[in-house]
Amino acid sequence: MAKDNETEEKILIAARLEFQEKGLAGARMQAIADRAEVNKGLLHYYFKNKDSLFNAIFSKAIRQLMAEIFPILESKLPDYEKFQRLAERYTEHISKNPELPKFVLGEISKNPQEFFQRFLPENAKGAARKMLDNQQSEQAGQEISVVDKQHYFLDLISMVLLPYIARPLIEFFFALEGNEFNQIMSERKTHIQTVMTKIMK
Amino acid sequence: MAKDNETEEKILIAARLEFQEKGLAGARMQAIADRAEVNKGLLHYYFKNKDSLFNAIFSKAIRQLMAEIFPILESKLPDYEKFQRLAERYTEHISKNPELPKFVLGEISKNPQEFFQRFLPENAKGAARKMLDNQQSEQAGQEISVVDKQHYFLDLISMVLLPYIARPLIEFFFALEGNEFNQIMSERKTHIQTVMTKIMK
DNA sequence: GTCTATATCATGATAGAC
DNA sequence: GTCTATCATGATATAGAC
Repeated sequence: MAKDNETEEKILIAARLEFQEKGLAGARMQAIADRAEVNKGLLHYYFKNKDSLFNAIFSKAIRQLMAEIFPILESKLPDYEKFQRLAERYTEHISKNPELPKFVLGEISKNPQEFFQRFLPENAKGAARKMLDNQQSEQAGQEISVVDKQHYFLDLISMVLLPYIARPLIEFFFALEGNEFNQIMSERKTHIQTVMTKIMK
Repeated sequence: MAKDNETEEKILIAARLEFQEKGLAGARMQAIADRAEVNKGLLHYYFKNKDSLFNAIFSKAIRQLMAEIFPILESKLPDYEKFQRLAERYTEHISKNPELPKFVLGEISKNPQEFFQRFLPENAKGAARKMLDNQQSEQAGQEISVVDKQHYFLDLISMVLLPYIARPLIEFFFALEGNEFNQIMSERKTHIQTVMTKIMK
């Protein structure tokens, strides 16, 4: 029936909010039902149990978090361009999904090995290292060493992700109100690109 | 008796490990007792309940995370020196307490306002902003604007903290084994200082 | 598909013997 | 101070009426 998708969709949206806020262990099925404005029993009609509902949410989230990085890393762009593109695209992507990094990193660290084998293909292991390797040494003038590139990559994702992970604390210690946090974040795309340029000099 | 402190100490250590790994909601009193190798009933002899045990752990953690930042921000050093000092001291501090940022930030984001009023004095609000304000404009040559300083401060704590928060994911995608993560982190103090110099140019 | 009632289970907490 | 046994609660999960 028509109601099918509608109800399931409401549940998925509510579950995402609840899991993002409280984590798997802290989330309550009753709270999800309340947010979705459906009966608690319905959750079990659409999803086998809490775990499978969580999986539906989490697997999508982890894919979203990775999906923007890998195509750029895999591309044949020169290193400098890669990092500029990453800065641009990833800041945009995260600003539209600001809860993603906190959620995914928080849950992964509670049980890393389980999450890796449940949500990531075995061949994903070491993928970033391979992509940062100096495969195209025919490239122009100054090469960047692999070790340096590792650090630059860490610098980049750090500057993009951490403010969202530490958002409440930043808002508190900077006494940010209303939309101020988002304003600062909107400046960050340009800022981080500038920084990356300076760093790689 | 002599056993007092010893047992309580074992419980505190075990509780810290369990809470850091699983968070407040995910931690189990039985697991804490097992780690401490004491009977579960003893937890309630030394601490009223799970919440008060958590408070003992968390309040210390949040103080540790802040204690290194504020003395430096409050000092009368020129801006450039402040950031260099922060890079040096904070990387060292975090490398000795690598679980701290993940734990504190993770728990705070589950219920920000509650944590702030329970663990931070009201006058702490906006403290960082005040300290970054251009109070000593008598200072040498080039001033840094307050807005820029906010970004530099975010850059700095991002580069220091995020690798530890994302550690499992980084180890996975870079296929790091054994001590490799710590080796990379040991290079970071110098790296971040270099980066901050370039950025503030 | 939706709802109510209830079974089952896990876990935090307590009481009391030693 | 330490241990065992037990309780009480709250949350997930199921059965079955509508």
